[in-house]
Amino acid sequence: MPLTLKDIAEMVGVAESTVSRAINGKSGVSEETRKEILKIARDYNFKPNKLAQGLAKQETHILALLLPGLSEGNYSKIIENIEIIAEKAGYQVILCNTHNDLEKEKSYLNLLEEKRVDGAIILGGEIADQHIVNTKLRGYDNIVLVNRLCEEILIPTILIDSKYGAYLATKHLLDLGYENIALITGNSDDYIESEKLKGYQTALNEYGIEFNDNLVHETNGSRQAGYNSFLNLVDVDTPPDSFFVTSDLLSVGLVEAIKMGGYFIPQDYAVVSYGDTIINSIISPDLTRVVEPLNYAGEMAAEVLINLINNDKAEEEINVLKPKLLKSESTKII
Amino acid sequence: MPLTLKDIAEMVGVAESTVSRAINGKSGVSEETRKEILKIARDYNFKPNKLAQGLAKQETHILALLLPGLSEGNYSKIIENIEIIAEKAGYQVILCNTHNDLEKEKSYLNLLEEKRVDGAIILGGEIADQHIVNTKLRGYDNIVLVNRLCEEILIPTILIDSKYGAYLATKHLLDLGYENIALITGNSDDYIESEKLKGYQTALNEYGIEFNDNLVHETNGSRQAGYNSFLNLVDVDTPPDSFFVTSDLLSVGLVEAIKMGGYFIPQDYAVVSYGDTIINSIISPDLTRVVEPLNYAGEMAAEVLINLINNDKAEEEINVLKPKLLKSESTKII
DNA sequence: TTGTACGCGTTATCAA
DNA sequence: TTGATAACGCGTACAA
Repeated sequence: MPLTLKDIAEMVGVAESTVSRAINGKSGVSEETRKEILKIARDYNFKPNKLAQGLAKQETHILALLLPGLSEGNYSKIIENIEIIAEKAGYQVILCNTHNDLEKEKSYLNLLEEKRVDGAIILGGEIADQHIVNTKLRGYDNIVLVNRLCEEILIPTILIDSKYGAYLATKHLLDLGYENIALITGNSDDYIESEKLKGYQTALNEYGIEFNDNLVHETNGSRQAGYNSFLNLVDVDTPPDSFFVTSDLLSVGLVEAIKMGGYFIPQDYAVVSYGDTIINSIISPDLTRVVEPLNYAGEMAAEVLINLINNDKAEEEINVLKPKLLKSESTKII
Repeated sequence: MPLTLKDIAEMVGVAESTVSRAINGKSGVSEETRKEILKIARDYNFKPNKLAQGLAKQETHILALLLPGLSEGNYSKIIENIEIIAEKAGYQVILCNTHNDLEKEKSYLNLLEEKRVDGAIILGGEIADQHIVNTKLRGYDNIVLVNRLCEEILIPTILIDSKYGAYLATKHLLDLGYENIALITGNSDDYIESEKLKGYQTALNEYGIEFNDNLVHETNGSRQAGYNSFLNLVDVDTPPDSFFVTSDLLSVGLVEAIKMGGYFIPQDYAVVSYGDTIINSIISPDLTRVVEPLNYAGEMAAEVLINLINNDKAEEEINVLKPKLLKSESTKII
């Protein structure tokens, strides 16, 4: 139904190749015929078939974006920026929700081998990575990892240094003079969460304050867990004077519990949260928190991948991005 | 580098067409040769080139998903479910973030004409739709609209009836005996918001309660606006006894203001919110709210589109999905 | 400047 | 059951 190069060629009375050259702005066509061709192309709304183009040029200009899920994670900023950069460079992004299922991840990686996409960005997810290694070993190495580490082989990677983020948060509280800083974290099996614990410890060490296991509360990350944490933590020998909470939902619960107990933030307890989600921003008082350069991470991922595709040379670098501390009311000394 | 049908054909010593038949499980191949071919295909990890397949079969098995943005809207559930259904049916989903830019939307629709995608789902966005009409008129009619209305031409559409949702909320309050129900909405230029106002009025009408303009507060939808609304609304001649709030952020602010004033929910004021976001679920007390069938809307969109593609017949239906009322603590009579 | 001819990898038709 | 051959729509090297 739609027009093809051939159709236009017939209408103008030239060869297909001439039409192709004219439309692609390549040299070797007289201004006259070019004009004529472009006019017809425009009039009839000609659109080159990308499939055929891809087949001929051996490229699809499509990227695969593998991620464990949309709702749960706070990936929207990363995704959005990947898409922006990709679009600017003329690439489309295919959404590949793995639901944290390794088999799905494997099957999505097939998109690479089926030549359906030019490259893939893998966002988070489990650590198992044999299939990634295999894919790459078979010669499909336009792969970039974000917030995920491949241990067996060197793959361009973008990491956000959550250990450093936790360090910043803890240091901030220490600088303000707090000494009994409670840590409320999510599941310690989670790599990211365990990194945050390390950052917390590093800061304590630096200030010569002994690590107190009783001040660390590992939870399932829910709001209720945050609430309960407060009740449990204030009931120990050395009650905390401040809190570092590693996620927004936990903070909601904690703040609620503190208020419910009749205490004030930061007068009675200082609180530092983690993450730049909408949730953190609606808690009252406005929380001091660690914010991650998610936008930048997304941009970078897309740029690195597109570079990889175009230069065909693997710049096997691990890029570590640093979070920042956003100081606000919950740690302000009044 | 990767294997092609031709390669396998040479290795086995048969024609390409035979290999193709064998691999696609089509009849016309002896069990013997089929086995041989499949073995080699597996051993060498053969993956058919989807580009070539698409070119030959005139289909890409890719859908375009146009949306105004990821972070802002509450679209993740819809998106996630579109992807799930699409994947099950063997389709991939391309993410097309229009950033509410009509030009971008237009250019993304080109994906259809470039034969790069088999169909498109358009999620929300502005109402201007001339380009959609044009695209469809040119014969590319595998288009489905979600939460967006095209007035000039009939296109398969999935709508969530927010007017009905608002009606439910208001009716619930009326049933509980409240008579001075304040309405806090977002911008009335927004189609959805204006629909909610209508639903509110319909319920009042039904219960013979006169519409009082002073009880309606139009805002910019921010948390601060929700907070201010309370301060303004309690200061009128006939102060409200309850609130219907059309968005989560507004509810956060409102609830905050109510508590700050020393009042209790629902003892002093009943509150009904709108939406099933994480935000609504972390407000304390747990809010009675209108929840929309977002998951279902996503599934339906994908199903309708894939049907459209396969049957090539436009089932020109407008599907209207009804929200439900989730009753909770903020309207409980204690 | 223009046209011819072939390749990209697959599917499908028609003979053999 | 097989194989040759022509599409699918475009890019490109080479020749004219």
